[in-house]
Amino acid sequence: MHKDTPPPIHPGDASKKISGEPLYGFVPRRVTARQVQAALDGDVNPFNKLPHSAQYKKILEVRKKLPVHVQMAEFYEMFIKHQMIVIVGETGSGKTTQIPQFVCYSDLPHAKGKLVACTQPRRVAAMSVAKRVADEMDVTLGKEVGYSIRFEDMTEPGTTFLKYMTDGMLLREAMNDPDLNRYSTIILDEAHERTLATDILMGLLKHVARRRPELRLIIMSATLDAQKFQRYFSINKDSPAPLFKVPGRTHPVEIFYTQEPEPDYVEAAIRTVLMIHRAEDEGDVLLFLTGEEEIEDACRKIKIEADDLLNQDPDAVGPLICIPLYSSLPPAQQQRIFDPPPPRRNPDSPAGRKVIVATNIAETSLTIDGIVYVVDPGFSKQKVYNPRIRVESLLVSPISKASAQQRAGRAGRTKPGKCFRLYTEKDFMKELEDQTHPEILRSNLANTVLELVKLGIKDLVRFDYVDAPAPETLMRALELLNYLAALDDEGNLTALGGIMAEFPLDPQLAKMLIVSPDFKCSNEILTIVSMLSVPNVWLRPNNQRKEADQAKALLTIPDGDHLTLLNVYNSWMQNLKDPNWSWSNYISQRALLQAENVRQQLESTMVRFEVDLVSVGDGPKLYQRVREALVCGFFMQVAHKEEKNYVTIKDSQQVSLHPSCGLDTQPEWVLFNEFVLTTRPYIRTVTVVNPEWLLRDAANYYDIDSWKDNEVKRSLLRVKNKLLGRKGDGPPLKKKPKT
DNA sequence: GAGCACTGC
Repeated sequence: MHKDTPPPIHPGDASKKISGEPLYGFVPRRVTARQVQAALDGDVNPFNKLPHSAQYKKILEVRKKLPVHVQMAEFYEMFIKHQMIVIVGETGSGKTTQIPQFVCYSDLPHAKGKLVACTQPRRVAAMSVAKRVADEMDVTLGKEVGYSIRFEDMTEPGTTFLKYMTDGMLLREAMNDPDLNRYSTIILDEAHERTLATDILMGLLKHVARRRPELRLIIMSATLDAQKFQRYFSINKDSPAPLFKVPGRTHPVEIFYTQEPEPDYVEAAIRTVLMIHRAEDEGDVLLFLTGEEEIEDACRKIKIEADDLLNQDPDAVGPLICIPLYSSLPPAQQQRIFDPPPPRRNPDSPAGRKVIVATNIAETSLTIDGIVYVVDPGFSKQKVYNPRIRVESLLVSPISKASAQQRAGRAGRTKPGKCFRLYTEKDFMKELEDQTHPEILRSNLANTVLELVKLGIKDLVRFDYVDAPAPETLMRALELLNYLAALDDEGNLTALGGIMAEFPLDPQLAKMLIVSPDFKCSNEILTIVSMLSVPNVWLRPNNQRKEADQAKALLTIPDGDHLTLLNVYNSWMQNLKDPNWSWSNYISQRALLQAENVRQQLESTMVRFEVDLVSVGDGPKLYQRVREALVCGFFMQVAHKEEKNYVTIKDSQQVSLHPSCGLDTQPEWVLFNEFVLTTRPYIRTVTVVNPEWLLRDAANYYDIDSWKDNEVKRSLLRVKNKLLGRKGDGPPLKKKPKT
């Protein structure tokens, strides 16, 4: 289609606000660095024809000092010649802000109704980078430059030509436009993070690029795995995709290792922080630990020891504050990391020091300036997936070399720093993996497989993954989707599956939401699904556990935790006038507001696919229909009481009710939302179900005659026979016409 | 009788 060179831009076809066309002579994809430099230095903004502001010129001077700016000519030479490019650049190179702008000057998307997209793994990054780039380009955010993230579309169709967005958002768009025809160039940023969405997009875009020769693809990454991407995006085996390298702009960080392995990394970490405090020059400390409990504990201990030091010898050390940082902290408390260190006690005594004790959140999501010392024990909590028992769990595991490098880099943002690694150099070299395993190898892929099928991928096992997941993981996902009737026995998407994929939900939740109108309770299921999609709503402050548990008991519905969640949301809604309601009930206001947001989004998707929003009756009858609807999504997550404990059906896993469970008895059959493996295997968010519903609403799965003989099978057979007896000689179990 | 690494739709 675009075999011929498109016509250059000529004056006269644009606005008459100011005479002269800044992009005169620009030929799409033939644009040179000299032309762009001239346009940048011009007085008129080529994209909105307004005069450049004073602020623009000021920012332009700063931009020109970025490492990537010097390489503009090199970039255009490569961009003209190659369809796919890999860019590596460390922090501070300016690649995220500048490369998309370079591309715009070459693509001229505004002149042909196209867009340039740049993806980010995180929402805040998409927003803040878009804001910065809008300023740099001297345009209003949401007009020429915008962003698109869940719950917020800051773009204007027809006007926006540079769009920052989350990778998940672009993947969503691909589901309805598999060739992503709106985009002239797609830039995947932070590709080294290997999020699920980025990985799927890479596989997808590699093939879209074959179908659309005029599409340009840029993969941007931190240094370590560039070669992997170059090989993956090679045109043929012998010519890897070209590499464009941008130097970073950070300060050197000196690395120290321990001589011997540390048996207790938390203790060693605390000791190291105090050693820094006593012996090192002024500068803040960042300590990486694995989770909330560990962090709070370490903060307490560091504080006690530092106060001791100060009391013993007030002239030898300065005052110290210790600030915890993890994602479940309320935003106001997270802000404390930007507080200044405590002041000197008097002009001659040592400077104060700020110590931040953080999870991995400080490795990627949050950057803190002023850190000079990093303490890295070498561990983080990582998700692992066991396809055999279909369980995702969190395990404290050694980090990768790439992660260790990233952590060390946090010490060199404002001046030269030091990083203390609490492991030996030999262990770093020999024991640590190069890269953290990509998410696709560590996750339950039910959702991803449904997305891929919706994207038209026929053969999931042979899809061109950057790293292919274990076949068993794919099989488990296909099996689940087949039982949910999202896929037929040949693996084709069903009509139901097509709608399920449109909901930003796990397949089980999507399924039960879509069938819930049959049970006249979609309003209630919608609320429950929303509550299950947000973080835990229950607050339990350490010093008020008893009060919190009492408040929870008042909101508890004994038939099931799902009903309790429904009750919490409805009670909150009924008490909106009372601003203290959530607080006095030990409920997280933040989580409820999120649930409300999710609920609105899901409701609009329901409207789009004509899933009725109904609510009939109230009291026990309504609650029973809600529990029946739950079965339609979660019939595979059912446990049977045997002697003292529960056993999951089919997998025969021994499980216990989680202590947070609100059931007042131990019913024979329960359905659970999740299986968690902590100190013991637990099932969490649990509701009583009637075994007859299992046989009726999930007959395909409860094909019990073929099951191996055990207590679960015998119990279900008794239920089945009783049902048959009751129904006489009519058709035994009428399956509801739903799927 | 116990948690919740971190994202994203």
